[in-house]
Amino acid sequence: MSSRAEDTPSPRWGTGKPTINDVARLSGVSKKTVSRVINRSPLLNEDTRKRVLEVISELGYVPNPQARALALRTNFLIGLIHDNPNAQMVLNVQQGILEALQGTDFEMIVRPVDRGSAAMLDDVRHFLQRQRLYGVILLPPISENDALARLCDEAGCRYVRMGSAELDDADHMVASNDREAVRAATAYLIEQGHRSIGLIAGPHGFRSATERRQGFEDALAEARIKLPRSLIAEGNYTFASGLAAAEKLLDLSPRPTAIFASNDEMAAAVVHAARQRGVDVPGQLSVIGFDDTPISAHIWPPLTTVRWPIVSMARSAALKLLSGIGESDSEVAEPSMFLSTLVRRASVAPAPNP
Amino acid sequence: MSSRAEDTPSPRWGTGKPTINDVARLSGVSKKTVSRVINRSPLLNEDTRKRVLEVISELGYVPNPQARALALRTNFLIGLIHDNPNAQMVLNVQQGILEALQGTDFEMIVRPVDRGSAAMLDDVRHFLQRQRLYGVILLPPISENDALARLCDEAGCRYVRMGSAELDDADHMVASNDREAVRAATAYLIEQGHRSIGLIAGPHGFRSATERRQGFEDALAEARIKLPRSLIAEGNYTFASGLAAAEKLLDLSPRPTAIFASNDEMAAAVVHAARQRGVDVPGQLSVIGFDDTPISAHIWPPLTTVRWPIVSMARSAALKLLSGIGESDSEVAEPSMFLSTLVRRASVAPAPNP
DNA sequence: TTGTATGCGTTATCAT
DNA sequence: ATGATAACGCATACAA
Repeated sequence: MSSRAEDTPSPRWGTGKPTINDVARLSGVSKKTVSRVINRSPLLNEDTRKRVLEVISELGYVPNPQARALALRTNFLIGLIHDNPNAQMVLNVQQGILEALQGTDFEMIVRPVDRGSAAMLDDVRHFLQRQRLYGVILLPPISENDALARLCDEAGCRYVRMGSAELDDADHMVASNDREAVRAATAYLIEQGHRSIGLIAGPHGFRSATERRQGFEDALAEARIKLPRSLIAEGNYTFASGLAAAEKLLDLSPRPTAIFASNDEMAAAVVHAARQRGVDVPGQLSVIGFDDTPISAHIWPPLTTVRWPIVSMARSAALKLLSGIGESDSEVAEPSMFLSTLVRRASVAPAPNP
Repeated sequence: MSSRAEDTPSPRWGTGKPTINDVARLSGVSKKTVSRVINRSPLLNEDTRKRVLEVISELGYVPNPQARALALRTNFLIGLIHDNPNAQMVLNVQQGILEALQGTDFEMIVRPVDRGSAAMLDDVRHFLQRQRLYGVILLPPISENDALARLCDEAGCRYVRMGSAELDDADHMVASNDREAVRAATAYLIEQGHRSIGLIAGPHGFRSATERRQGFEDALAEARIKLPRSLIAEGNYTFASGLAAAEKLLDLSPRPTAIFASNDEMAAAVVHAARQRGVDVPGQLSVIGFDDTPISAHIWPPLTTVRWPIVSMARSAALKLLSGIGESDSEVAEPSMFLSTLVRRASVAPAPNP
């Protein structure tokens, strides 16, 4: 069937799109001048620029990204490197990045990695060196890996890390202040009269987990409430682990009257476990989560939770990467810190009278 | 600070990675021969091939994708084009695609589009023409747009459409048989003694919606059960729309004893609405959803639902795109149809005695 | 089976 | 302010 020459796949695109040569010829200037127009060179005669621009739009010319990438030794791609946090978060981040890339020549390329794999760093190194990405955005928890950030730098690749606390200098970081947000959430429980409050912490080694835990402890310390170790259970941000942790806490006697779970999925598990054993939420147990993922509003009762502005953070991260590209006016520095807020729904009630 | 020349951004990658020239020189052959080795040309002396391969691994040489893209007029990128279905689904698809791309030179590039936007087709056309993608995978519901598929073809871009029914010929499609799966799910409700079963249909114009509705009707017809129009409500696959539809059905008198919702999110809304008005699930109301998203297992009661093998489908779609690339042995045609299965959990019980 | 010369579309150098 | 010419790294036609 196939009559392909020798050994290579047949190209499927050959058909003529106008190139920079066509533009140059038709506008009577050199390629380089056209190139200057494209790249917004400041040293250009206004007349020539206008003339070239006219020809460009007339021809519908668009510069070829492949050729640019070859010549510039940099692709017009922004990479998203992440290791499997929850789906909603990854998608929100993608949305934010794409909002920032809207209208630019950049595209987004997604790269999941396997934290834990020994080859992870090498994989990423090769990925960066081969694809010549313009820059990458690192999602938590992998963004907390300092070796990875160093690697990006060494590979000559810009990077911005997203996280739950200041992980890097302002140019390389976008963060939410989880600690303060959780402190406020816990203070809200205390306001409602709760004194025995359980914590489902995130997995060991996660910055977000320690930040949220510290915020929790801050609030209790402020109110001079003792925190016995038994009121702390650890999960790994999954529903299943939340279920196990919740059961441990609900088995306590006296039972805590409130539980803060370090993310929504584990908070949903708390509600699930409570219902299974007939403990009314929020009548007998108040619950607060973290993330404000859709699930939090969809379960019963709707979950009080901490909303962090993940889409804005991602957009800002991408803009940080691109800063220095566009029109150099309107270059306002992108913010690095984002505040999370408490979303009050139905899963919290005043503490029951003993 | 910066001493950049004239008008262009400074390249950040310049540092010497070995090129095909280095390999050629060191192994004493021509560039073309090295190229042949890279592209697995069949007509090659085994000795030369081995020698070249040695030099390649010695140098750690990796071909530059940008240069290849320019020469071949095709990028080594697989695009994922989608318009905002639910997060879990998009992420599952990404996972499947990436599994297929594992170990190849291909990367995945994600492109959300705005169905409904008048400029959508033009946007995609420009995207394809500029990026010179090797191929794209179209996600439902945008995959149902025939004009889009035609456009891909015209742009010279391979494509595979994912969907709920046969949308295209086998080379360009990967589908699940939603109709049969829903028929079976509904039959299960009928087996449990239910005779008054409500349907929350998907949005008008979605192939998945009509397929699922037809499956529902098939089962009722088989059992010779009449389906009054009042037992059909329409949603748009969102929780909110499911809530509205559920309220309409639960207001009916007599109330249906079971509801099939065309996706999990709407099914979760049914459970939510039922709880709000004190209707016990599954005691007084059985519920079945579709998708087997995580939410279905996490709410209370855990949802009986239809699981479709979305990850496998996406993997298969990507492999279809790549077929003809790798070692030409082991070229088994990728399947085009995937069967969905019923996952029985706690949201279904025998119909209550009237 | 292998090599030579040339093209892919853009940017960089160094002139003028 | 602009242009001629050489990269960029690989693939292809054609020759040997």
